[in-house]
Amino acid sequence: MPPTPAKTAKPRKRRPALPHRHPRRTREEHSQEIAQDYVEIIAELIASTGEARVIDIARRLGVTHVTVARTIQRLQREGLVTSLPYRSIFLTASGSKLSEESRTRHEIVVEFLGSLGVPALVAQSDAEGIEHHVSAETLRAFVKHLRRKKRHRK
Amino acid sequence: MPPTPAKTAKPRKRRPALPHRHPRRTREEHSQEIAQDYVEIIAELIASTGEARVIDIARRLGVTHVTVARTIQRLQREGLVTSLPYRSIFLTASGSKLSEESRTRHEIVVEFLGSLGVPALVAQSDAEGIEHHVSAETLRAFVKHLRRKKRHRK
DNA sequence: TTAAAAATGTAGCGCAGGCTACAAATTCAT
DNA sequence: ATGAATTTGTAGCCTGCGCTACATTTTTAA
Repeated sequence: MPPTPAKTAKPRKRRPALPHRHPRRTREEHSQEIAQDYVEIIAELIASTGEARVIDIARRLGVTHVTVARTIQRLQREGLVTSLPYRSIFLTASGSKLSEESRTRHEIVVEFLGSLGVPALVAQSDAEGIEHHVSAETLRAFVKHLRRKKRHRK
Repeated sequence: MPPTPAKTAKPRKRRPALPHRHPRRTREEHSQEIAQDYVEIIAELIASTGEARVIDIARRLGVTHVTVARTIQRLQREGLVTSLPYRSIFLTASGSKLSEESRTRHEIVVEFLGSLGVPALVAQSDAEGIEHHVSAETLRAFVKHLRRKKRHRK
């Protein structure tokens, strides 16, 4: 016999749906976060070592070079980077733009957390996750808070 | 002939690896975030309507019931919820615990953003993303900031 | 110059989270 | 009580991000 359901939950009674409280981040948003991480790292690598190699990105992210290679292919599809076989990776104009925006946001978040007394290492680490979820409004609020702080300190 | 690589990037010169700056959140962390969202929503639904149905969760998240059903299966595997065919969903002890922790963290983040002057709706929405990336340290800093604010207001 | 080492590429697998389409069960209203 | 509406389940597809294993290319060092 098919497993008799009941036994635990009472039969249902429909209730009116509640309003959406979660305008959930979609799968695309998630890959967008990853894209931002990549272009940020690529920009950093170019600035600090002169070039962005797959292996270096992989080491930064703690993933294998295979994962990086495939993601780079995607970013190339999306017009954020260019790459040629066995050569280093470059940012396109839009990739560069994105990397700068991300970097700025990242720095603001780090500085903001620091201003709250969060230890530098923690601030750095938390910012990695938080920066992708800070709206323009909230970012403005962070900046305002930082300015307030600085004014007081003078 | 195979596409001649060069032409853009100069041949490489190895550089010493930089320190990991990104202790990247892994795939597991991502599904953990989703798990938290689910148990939070399930707790809310039970509290407000008396039961948590797949369809209601789906509406909240803006995904199809199929996605929810499959995720519920995973959460069941992980011991966070129980469910029987065609019945509503329940939290296990550990699911309940997780939901309360998430709820608390969520509320702190919302209140904190509010205290910075972020409009309620934006605070609510940003908190959804941010809450999963706030370490215990940073959360404490938020609480401290809130207490400071409240003291001043008196 | 040539062999070893390092980096990159490619094939192929697993899992999670999306989906549509369709079947089955449950609830609701007549 | 029975038929329609709603909800749930299942099959099967896609994509993204992990991985290992192995082939190829490039760099480095003897």
